[in-house]
Amino acid sequence: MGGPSTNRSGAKSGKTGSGRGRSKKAAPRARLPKMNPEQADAVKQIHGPVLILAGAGSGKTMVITHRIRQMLKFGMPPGAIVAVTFTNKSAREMKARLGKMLSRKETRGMVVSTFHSLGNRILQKEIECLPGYRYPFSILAREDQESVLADIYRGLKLDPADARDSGVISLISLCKNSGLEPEDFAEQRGFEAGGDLFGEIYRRYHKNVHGVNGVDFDDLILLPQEIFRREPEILAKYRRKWRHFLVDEFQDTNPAQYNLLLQLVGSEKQLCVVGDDDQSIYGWRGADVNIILGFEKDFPNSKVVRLETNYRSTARILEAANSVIRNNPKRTGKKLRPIAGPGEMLHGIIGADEVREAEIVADEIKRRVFTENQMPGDFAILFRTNFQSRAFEQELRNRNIPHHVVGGYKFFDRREVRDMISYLRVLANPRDETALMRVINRPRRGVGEGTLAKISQYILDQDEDHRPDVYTVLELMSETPGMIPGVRADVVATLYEFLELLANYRSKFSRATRLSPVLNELIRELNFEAEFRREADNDNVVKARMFNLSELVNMLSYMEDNWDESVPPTIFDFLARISLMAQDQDPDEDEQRGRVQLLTLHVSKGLEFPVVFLTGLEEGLFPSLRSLEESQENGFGDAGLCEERRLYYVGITRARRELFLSAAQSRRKFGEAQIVELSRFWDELPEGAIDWMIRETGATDEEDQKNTLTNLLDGLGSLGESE
DNA sequence: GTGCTAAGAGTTTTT
DNA sequence: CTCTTAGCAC
Repeated sequence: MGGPSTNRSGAKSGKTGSGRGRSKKAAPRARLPKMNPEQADAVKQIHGPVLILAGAGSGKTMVITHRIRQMLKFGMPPGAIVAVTFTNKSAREMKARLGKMLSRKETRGMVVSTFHSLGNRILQKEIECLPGYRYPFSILAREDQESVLADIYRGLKLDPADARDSGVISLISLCKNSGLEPEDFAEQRGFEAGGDLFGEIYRRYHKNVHGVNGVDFDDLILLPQEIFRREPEILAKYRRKWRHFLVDEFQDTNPAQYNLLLQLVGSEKQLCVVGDDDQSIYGWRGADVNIILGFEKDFPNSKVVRLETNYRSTARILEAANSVIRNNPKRTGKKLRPIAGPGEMLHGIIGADEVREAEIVADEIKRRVFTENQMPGDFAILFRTNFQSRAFEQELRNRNIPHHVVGGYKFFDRREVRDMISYLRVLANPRDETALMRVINRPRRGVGEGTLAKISQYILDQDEDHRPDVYTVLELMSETPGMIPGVRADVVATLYEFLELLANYRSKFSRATRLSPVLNELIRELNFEAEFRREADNDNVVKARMFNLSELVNMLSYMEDNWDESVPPTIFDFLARISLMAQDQDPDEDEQRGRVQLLTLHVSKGLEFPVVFLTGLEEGLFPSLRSLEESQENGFGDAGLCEERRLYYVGITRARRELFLSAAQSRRKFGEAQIVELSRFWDELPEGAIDWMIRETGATDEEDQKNTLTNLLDGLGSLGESE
């Protein structure tokens, strides 16, 4: 299956309904008997440095996997090959593709992972050479970062509540990812009075995270670099082992990741990067398009291959895509060439409000599913922001159309799941204070805020240089009653029991051959069920929560069953996997197929669907208000708008056969309807490309009134000005 | 220390 | 509109 000469047309056959086109019209995608010259050229370039500029739908994944096969054929050992992707999903997919093409033996030792997993892999082995870090370290999630920050705010006499939404965490992350010192970063960002304060917060943040033996996501990229700088022989070891690098979605690389890559690649430059500057949509996370644009400068003798033939979409869809992206300056300037015929026109929908928009979309899907026999899985509804999914979910549910929201509410954000994970974190790393604090009174054991405050105060009262960590204090307390005045004896006794429980399970976990039964036992011993009963008035809620916990056990068990390393997995391995999995767990991917997919534009990158609904094309929503403001503010021209446009381009190019574009005339914001303007992006489509399906105008009565009122006021306003 | 009610606040995108 | 939090009674 999928040999070198049987090109599978390069389109991904991933999780969506693609390839199951049981619909009446044949998909436009052409099946090539063999690779086209550009693709063949790309596959041949097994020595770096190579830059493959791969337009959307140009058979990128196929080229990558075949290139790897080619490398193996020429005797490169699999263990020397490292393929880096941006998301776990694409890492999984690449593994699956390689697995089909190659035997297990042929791929043994090959690394296919995300940047973050790669960093984690290095840290697991090497972190102890950095002072103050020990092996099972904790990977801090967003919530943990917030609580670290809240502590700092308290210390600085700022409102700890601001630690939540002040965007400081994003700033810290952006700063780390840009590879800048906080001072330089502050200067570059043009902070005025706040500059020093930010530096101070940043410094304390790093110190505190380090203090709990924790690393945040960005540290997974940064700390390996520090190790390599301090210990050149460790770097040399990795360079001997890993000699060929391949990076997918290179346009999403940020400076920190690029630097790590440069370190690892060294002077041999056995590096192949694949990407599309037009699909760079993670600038807000530090990704820098200039890295891909400047690749040829950084690697002067690099070979450049462009893949511009598109096997995915109809000519009309590609015309729209080309017409839109042409508005961006600063590109490598690719143009997608269709293989397929013109196909249908683009369909336009304008609903009176967001509910009408959703109704029209859902009706159209319903009609096609029930009368034209199309599969629900052939449809995708894309939107800019997560909250837009609600209306669509509701309308699909009303019509009994199976659907699935990709990456919406997250399993790992559930409170009970986070509680259980916190237990595991404390067991793996007793210094993990955020986890310890979270778990200390869960389920409720009568250790309240008062007690915790006293403990914190006790720690603060100790000499700065040898402050004990919370865990140590708890141990001391339970040995010496009355150590902290005001903490009742029965509370001390409870804490003692709590510590015993932890000690007990720590040894159980370290002795057990399988971890999942122990986790199950822990859940039962903690008696979460009783806790849930007490909290919830609804039996289903209790069941759902228990189900989530058992799902966690299942995940662990599944991991143990599919572990391909010589040493069995530890709790830490499980935790690391969970943290890195973050967003994209689809435990039952097969089951999701055959459902209408609802997803954000960002999540949609790399996927394709026969029929795409690109929704919410309204000014301020898409392009988003923030991006527009940013563009104006910082004098960097219209960088924000350009990124939104690339996002638009990504959305358009997801469609294989048909593309619907939609907007609402008015949209409720916090429950209040507001008239919105059509997005400027409508105007960037080719002239006459749209076949209007529905174009509702006046909306409901009350909205109509508002509308006329606004017009009236506008009129008065301009009259006044002209006077 | 826990549980209820009322008021308030907030939606970009994610490894 | 929905979710979180502050304040008060037990």
